[in-house]
Amino acid sequence: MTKPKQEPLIDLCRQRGLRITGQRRVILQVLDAADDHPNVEELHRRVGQREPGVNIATVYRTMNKLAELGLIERHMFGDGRLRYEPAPDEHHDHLINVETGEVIEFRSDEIERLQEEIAQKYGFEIVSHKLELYVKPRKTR
Amino acid sequence: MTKPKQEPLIDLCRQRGLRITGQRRVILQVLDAADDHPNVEELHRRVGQREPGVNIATVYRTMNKLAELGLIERHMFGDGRLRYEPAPDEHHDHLINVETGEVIEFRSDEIERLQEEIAQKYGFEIVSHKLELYVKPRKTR
DNA sequence: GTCAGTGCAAAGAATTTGCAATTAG
DNA sequence: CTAATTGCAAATTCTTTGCACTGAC
Repeated sequence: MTKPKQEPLIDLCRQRGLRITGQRRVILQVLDAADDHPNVEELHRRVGQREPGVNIATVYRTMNKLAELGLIERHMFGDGRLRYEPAPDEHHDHLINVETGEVIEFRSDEIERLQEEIAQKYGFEIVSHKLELYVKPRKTR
Repeated sequence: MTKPKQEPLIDLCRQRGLRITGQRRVILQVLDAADDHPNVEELHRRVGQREPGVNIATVYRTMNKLAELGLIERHMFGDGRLRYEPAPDEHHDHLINVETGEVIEFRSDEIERLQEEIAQKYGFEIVSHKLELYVKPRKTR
């Protein structure tokens, strides 16, 4: 959805000096191909389709490493499991359909601005933020 | 902070037909007295000060029951543990100081309105939402 | 060659659950 | 009386870790 073409993760990893192993290559491909917000179990499943035998601990470790480097973003939506998405060029927020679990990305410059204002009012600066709208389809009568 | 006097939880529980046991009474007192967002371990600690011997499983079960009934709200801030606050009369959002862990409540009608607008634009209605600003003290100068 | 990365199984951390005993209503 | 609640320990679920081995650079 909000997914402009950008440099593949594998190149970013090389730049940062990570070793490109077979397992890692597949994990990065899966991440690049994802346009949703999979959790580790789902990632592991997708990796397994391309290359069986990759241990889930490796997926966990890779995600942690990528998150440390800021190459992916971690989320915790309603279900209590970590989910990931390749770091977007521009920040966006999430709208979660509670009936289907579907996640839609959106962005509101106006809300971004108001957030800054609020933080400032309290004497802080924003490190990061998270706005999640849990929604259901509108009954159009 | 944003904590207008309201009906004690114990009365709300009676109205909903929950049995008031000794353990539950203490837990509810602790919740009523809290003006922060404690996790279960912290609640259990506070309960233990008033009445030793209450099992932490009881605290978990009670919090789940209260949340089901909408008498308290669950949050998951940065640290991956569930936290609770008595359900406020009016919705508010949170500003979390990442350096101290302190949580400040705030409300912006304008942001609320923009959220509605966005949900509507996508054809949804909001079930609930969560806005969290992770902040740090502003370096003045 | 060296050290980051991996698999595996075991450990952790947070939360839930089965069950027998207790107790509020 | 009896169905809800509790304590306790065991089970679940998700994630991390120790360690010996492998392989990228």
